[in-house]
Amino acid sequence: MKSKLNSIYLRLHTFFGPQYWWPAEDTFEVMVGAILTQNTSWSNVEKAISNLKDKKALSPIRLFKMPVEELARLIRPAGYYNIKARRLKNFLKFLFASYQGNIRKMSLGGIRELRAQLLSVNGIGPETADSIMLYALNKPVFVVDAYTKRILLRHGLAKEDYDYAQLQDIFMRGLTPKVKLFNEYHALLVKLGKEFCHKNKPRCLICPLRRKKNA
DNA sequence: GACCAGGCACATC
DNA sequence: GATGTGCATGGT
Repeated sequence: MKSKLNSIYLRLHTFFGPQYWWPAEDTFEVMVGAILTQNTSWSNVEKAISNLKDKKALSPIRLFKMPVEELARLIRPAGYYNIKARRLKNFLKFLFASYQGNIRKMSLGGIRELRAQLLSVNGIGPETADSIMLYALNKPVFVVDAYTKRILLRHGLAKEDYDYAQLQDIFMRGLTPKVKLFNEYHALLVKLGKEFCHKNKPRCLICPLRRKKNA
């Protein structure tokens, strides 16, 4: 398993080159983006982030103080804007309650503790929590997303019924836990998915092969 | 116009 | 505990 994971990584890295994720200017922007991108294309998230920047609102204290209705209006292009505005507010309440809004203070925490805290916030699930852990807080936690699962299935490394934790374990057990490696690996899987996945259509090179009924 | 995107919570059985 | 559903915009 280990050598297979490593060889996939090397081939992706050779083909696409380093991705240098997360696409954001600072740590807080990563956190906001992680929530906004839930089941949403990144191009839509960029518009929402851009709105927040135009309003000079992209800081913990600004978003913490902003009325939820105004926040929802600004992030509208990201879709699910009402629920995401509440989710951002939930996260900010946690950030101020536990760390006085200080992200650096937050980043001093241990992996297990931080992950549990993030998961306790309503609106932050495993992928969002792990994206924040890895890309904002620089903790060696592997991020699993829809593309990751498709690619593992296609290569026979996972089964259809595997849940998030099982998929994550494949990487956490099979790779040396380095932040830079986990960072690039997940980014490369997403890059591969974006470029070559065609949603179960016959020409798709990513989705698991489907057995033909009469073959 | 249908289908999808870097999920998650909640209702219902 | 599994399965279904709401949330919503913008691109293909």
